[in-house]
Amino acid sequence: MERVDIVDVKTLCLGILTMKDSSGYDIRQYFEEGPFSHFAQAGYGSIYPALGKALEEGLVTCRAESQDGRPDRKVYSITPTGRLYLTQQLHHQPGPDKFRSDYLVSFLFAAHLEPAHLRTIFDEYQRTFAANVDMLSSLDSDGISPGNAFVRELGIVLYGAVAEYMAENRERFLESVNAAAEDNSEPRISLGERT
Amino acid sequence: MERVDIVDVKTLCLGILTMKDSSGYDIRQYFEEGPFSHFAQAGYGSIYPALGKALEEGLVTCRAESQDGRPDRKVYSITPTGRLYLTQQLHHQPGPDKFRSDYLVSFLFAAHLEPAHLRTIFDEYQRTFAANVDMLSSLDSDGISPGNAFVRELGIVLYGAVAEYMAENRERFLESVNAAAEDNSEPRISLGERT
DNA sequence: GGGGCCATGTAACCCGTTACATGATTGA
DNA sequence: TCAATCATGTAACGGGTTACATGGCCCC
Repeated sequence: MERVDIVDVKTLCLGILTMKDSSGYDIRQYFEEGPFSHFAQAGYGSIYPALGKALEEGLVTCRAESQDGRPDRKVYSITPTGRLYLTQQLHHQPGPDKFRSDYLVSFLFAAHLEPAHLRTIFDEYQRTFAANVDMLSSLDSDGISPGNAFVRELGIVLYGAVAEYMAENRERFLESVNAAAEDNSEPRISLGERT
Repeated sequence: MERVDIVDVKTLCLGILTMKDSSGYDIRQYFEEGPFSHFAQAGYGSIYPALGKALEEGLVTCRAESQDGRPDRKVYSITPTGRLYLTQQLHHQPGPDKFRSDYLVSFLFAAHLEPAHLRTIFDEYQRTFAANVDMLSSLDSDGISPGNAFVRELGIVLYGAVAEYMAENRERFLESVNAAAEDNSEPRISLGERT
């Protein structure tokens, strides 16, 4: 049970393949706007090599599907070996969450921002949260696993709470930043030590 | 206003230095358990080189402080050039949030987990959220900037909402995973297409 | 005709993490 | 005496992102 990052793209792909046979292109879509999109992201540049490596290692099989009027698809399926590998990865001790937000950094240092810019990115950020709630809510819940339902609802709760908080505090926040800027042409801000 | 990741360690360090002159060691502590810890992380391996580079570029100055009975500290201060650089960085269009969670991946694929392991990591994860709420609540709010107060409260709201959701749904979730496992020895799970 | 979508892949690059290296002091 | 904290740094490694490369079809 050593601490290993289980969220590498290969493992994620295997997990997806337990749900549905998919091509690399399909998998990209799931990352883009599926039930994982809020806690895992990956681009073609990591998905295709990951699938290739999984194929080499016998974790997946691959069949070419020709379509009329569209390029061929390579559809991958997980093998018993792949399932075993996934299960083992999943039983490692999960590492801590990693969250990075340019927006929150901008809000933190709002004192250094032009009011118009702050307002723009504030509204933009709020919209992304509302959009995420809508996206997750729009997904069909029929026949999904308890795990899938749980993380989906958790996402809705999380995004909803933040969207609501932002809506309720918009005016107060934007005005307090302006007020502080008027007081201090040279802003001197405390970090807020622990009590 | 091109899309640039403003959350590089150098910019983050400059932001911190607008609040308080600090050493590399201090800055590490802020990332570890300060008001940024929930949306930005960095280790010594990125902080020290970042400060060195900022020094080269004239964005910060550095003075050595000898202490009795402890190693010398290098205390950095931001320069006017540094403030200008920070302001410019902050006016770039923020990139989208990046969130990665091994735990949520594990919950998503809970069907592949031993019940005992699932329970363990579930409780562990819930505790981290409760701990984050406590940590953010324990910070002294006197004299902090509106931006700092805003992101702090947002963090409390976010972590609180998730912790509450997890507490309320713990039994239901763990049992539904077990129930599903009994139905399907070979789990066949739907991705949940969009409606 | 052009833009957008489907579809697969490679290569370079960047950045951050991890591990390594050093060393003094304090408290258990 | 041993672990932990304070304190600064370097070097290798790894992984993911970005950009590049290719090509056909469909709709406006």
